Amino acid sequence: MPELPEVETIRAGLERLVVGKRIAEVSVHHPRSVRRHPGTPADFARALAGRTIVGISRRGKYLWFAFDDSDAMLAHLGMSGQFRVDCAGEAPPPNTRVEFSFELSDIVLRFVDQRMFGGLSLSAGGVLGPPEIAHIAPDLLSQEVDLDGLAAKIGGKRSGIKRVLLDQSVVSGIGNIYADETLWRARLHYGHPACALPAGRIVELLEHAQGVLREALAAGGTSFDALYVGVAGEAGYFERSLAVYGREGLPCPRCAAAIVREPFMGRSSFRCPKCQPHYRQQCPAQ
DNA sequence: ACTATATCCTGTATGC
DNA sequence: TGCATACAGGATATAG
Repeated sequence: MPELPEVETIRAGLERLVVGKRIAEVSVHHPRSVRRHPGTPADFARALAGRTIVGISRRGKYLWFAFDDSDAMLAHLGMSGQFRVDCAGEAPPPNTRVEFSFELSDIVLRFVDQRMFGGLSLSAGGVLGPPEIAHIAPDLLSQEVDLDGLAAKIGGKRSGIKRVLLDQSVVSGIGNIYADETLWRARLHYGHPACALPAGRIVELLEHAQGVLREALAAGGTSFDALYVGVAGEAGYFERSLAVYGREGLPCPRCAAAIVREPFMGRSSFRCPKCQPHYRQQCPAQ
């Protein structure tokens, strides 16, 4: 579920609340949430106890908690994962899967995940960037992103442009919501072959993506329901700024045509049939 | 290399 | 009210 703006909102919240704390105890309430940890749930709990958190980093939709040695705890929220920072006495939210208590502190950190597609693991030697996510490309808000180089890479792909935007090994952080919003801003159909787009058009598309991600981040992300909230349980309010996502049958903010929903890649794509018509361009023959 | 599909899960909304 | 079905913001493995 959570895409870059939501994950970054959570990262900033965690940085404010848990950096400098030393983990006292870890309780794993559901083994599935630590299935990617190389060891049993009990190993995970033992390995994390006593670690001091010195920073929270993010690449795309992945987070890692940097410890004061060379290790880190890698986290992915999947479709429904949340981190909540609560007072120790507060009742845990439903679907709390893992809990952390801290030394000399009244707060607890909770990993909550209804669908359990997300998970936590200890990344040995991962403090500067876990090797487990070496295949994840830089995201569009990171310093290291190079739009021209990225556009060239995208322009070499024969897939539909939305498929490429969602490929985390090409560019990370974009999911279904922000892919649809980006394509609407760029007036592109989701199936338009990437290699049929001129380089300048791809750079424009990436700039639109940066704009959507920045605006959504400034709004604290998109909360359709209680499945995405910040670390204190607060909702983001970018939903009111969405042009197409989740707006089937409603008027396009630009031309008033009714937004359509179509199945694509086993999920839904939303587009304006007038602003984002079917493409005719084909990729050059190889 | 690209594409389509299935899979991992739970909860909610919808229609009959 | 009960039941069946569809759908949900993601990532990965596999088969073709």
